[in-house]
This record gives sequence, structure tokens and C-alpha cells, in this order.
Amino acid sequence: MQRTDFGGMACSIARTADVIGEPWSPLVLRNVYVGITRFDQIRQQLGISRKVLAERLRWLVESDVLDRREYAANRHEYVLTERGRELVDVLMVMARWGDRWLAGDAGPPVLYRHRTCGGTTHVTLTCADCGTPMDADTVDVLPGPGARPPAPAS
Amino acid sequence: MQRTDFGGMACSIARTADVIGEPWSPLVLRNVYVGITRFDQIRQQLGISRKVLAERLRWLVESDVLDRREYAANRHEYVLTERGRELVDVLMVMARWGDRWLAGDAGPPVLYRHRTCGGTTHVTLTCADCGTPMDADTVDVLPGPGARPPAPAS
DNA sequence: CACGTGAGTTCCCTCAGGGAACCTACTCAC
DNA sequence: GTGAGTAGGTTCCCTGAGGGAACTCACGTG
Repeated sequence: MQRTDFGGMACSIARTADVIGEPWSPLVLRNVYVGITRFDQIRQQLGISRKVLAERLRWLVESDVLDRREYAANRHEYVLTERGRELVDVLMVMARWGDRWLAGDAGPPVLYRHRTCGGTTHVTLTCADCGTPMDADTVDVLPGPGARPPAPAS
Repeated sequence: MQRTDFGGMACSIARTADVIGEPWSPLVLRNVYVGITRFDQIRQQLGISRKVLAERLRWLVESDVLDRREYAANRHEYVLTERGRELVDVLMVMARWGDRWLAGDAGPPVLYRHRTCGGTTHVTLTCADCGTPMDADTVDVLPGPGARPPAPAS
């Protein structure tokens, strides 16, 4: 393969980027999440080429992020797996950043209503332990148990 | 340009992907965040080619995510801007997902200590309004004010 | 049965990524 | 002051991934 393989790096960011780091992948996931689940629907909404879309979908299914279901004879749709639903977290944080820094005067193209409280709001990152905000400024990075590459040069 | 331009889409995820969607960009940011800030340091740690690294850094500086500083005569380092520090949120959520689904038996390669509480923990997404968890299952997506493309087909 | 539609596959072409070599400024040891 | 070393790139070529259009195939339908 030409593209450097990130999957083998001892870095969870690299491994995640290996799954959704391709330029189109987050957008494909976004579409599936909002209910645009069929091949030609996705293709038209994104303006992606058929070839690349087929490759991306194959890869996302292989990565167990999407599931390919036959909803009628030879008609397929893609749905998020559990892994996929959790990847939406990444999308929501990306959306938040884009809203904040790139939306311009027009305002955010999409709003998020939190069903729990009913508010039109956005996500923030908090600590799973103490519940207070957790971001670049309040985190220290330390080596973990999997710090050595799990797959040695075969 | 060959690669489709995401920056003009009326979608904050696409716009964010336009900035950090290139495969290497999240890893470059990660490195800068953890203190690997100089050209050859980054290059060696990632195994990225000089050409591509130079392109990525130029783009990230242009996007106001990194700042290029001369720390000595003709010696440069890259530091995160405010935008860049907020992008670390995206990285932390990516890392969390990778830790959860791709780390395998070796465990997470990196641990995150929350300075506020001292715990080795991870991020969760909560609603900025009500503070309760906010994820794919508790959010509705609605069209926002910037729903029409801000840049019409020139 | 001709036609449309969903879901791709195949083909060609161009451009972006990888790799190595090259270049320029500056520093330091000698 | 000069040769080696280091930082921070640029240039070159080559391959392969993305874009686009054309083709396929199976099904459904008037």
C-alpha cells in the first residue's frame, strides 16, 4: 500500500485516523447518522464518486463501524453499529469546532437539540471521573500499558 | 485541485475535515500538543515524508491552528493557537474511541491524567446546557441558520 | 417487455503522497 | 576559518489513490 498504514502505530489517535481519517469517511458517517443511508443518496448528497464511495463503505463495514443490510431484494442500506454510534462523538466535537471557528456570519448550518433537556446546545468535554471540564489545558499525557507497538514488525 | 474542497460545504463537519481531515494532520497536531514541536522531531516520530510534512504544516498555519515561531536564528517551532488547542478536543475523543475499540489486550498506549481531579481517566461528552451525557442517542439534528451554502457557486 | 432505479464495477487520467537527493543558514569544534 | 553537524526545508521522480464517466446486473413496474 502507498498510504502509510496508521493501524499499527501505538497511538489510539492514529488507529482511529486509520478508520475515519480518510477525507470522506466522517461525512459518510454523518450522512448515515442523519438517515441518509443508501448508496445513491449518500453519493448525491456528498458529490463523491461512486468508486470512492464504494471503497469507503467497504472499509467502514470491514472496520465494523457500519453494517450493510438488505432492506429489500438487492437493495442495501448502511446503518451504524455500536462502534459507529460512538464515533458520532467525534463528529459532534468536529461539528462544534467548525461551528465555533468556521461558520462565519451565516451561523451554524446545523443545530443540535439535546433530547434530554430539550435545549438547542452543543457538546462539551468533561472528565468521566469528576465531571468537570477536561481539555487540552487540564490534561497531562502519560505512557500507558500499550505504549509499545502491539504488532512487532511481522 | 483534485481533492474535493470541503471548505465550501454547508457542514461544520466537512469544514473541520477540510482543516484536519488529511490523514496526517491529527497526528501532527497530537505531536505538537505533547511537545514535539520541531520539523525534524515531528518527521522522525511520525515517519512522514518531508514534503508532506511541510505541506501539512503550511496548511495548518494557514488555517490558524498552528503558529510558526522562530525560537532561534532560522530555527522554528510550531505551537498550537487557541483554535488549535480546541482542536485537541477532537483528538481526545478520537483517542478515547481508539482506546475503547482498537487498543486490544495491550491496553491503551497513552493515559490521560486530569489535572483537576488527579485521576487517570478519559473524556465524556456532555451537554453544555444541562450537563448530562450527550451522544448519538440523545441528540436530534435540525437545520440551522447557516444551512444554505455561504459561498454560492462562484 | 421496455424502462427506470439501486448498487455497484471498470476504465482512464490526473494529481497527491512517499522517498531520496539536494540546498541553505547557522553553529560549533578544532 | 573551515569542515562537520543540524534545522528546516525544496526539488525530483514514481506510484497509487481520487475523480469522472461509462458499463453492468438484478430487480420492480406499467
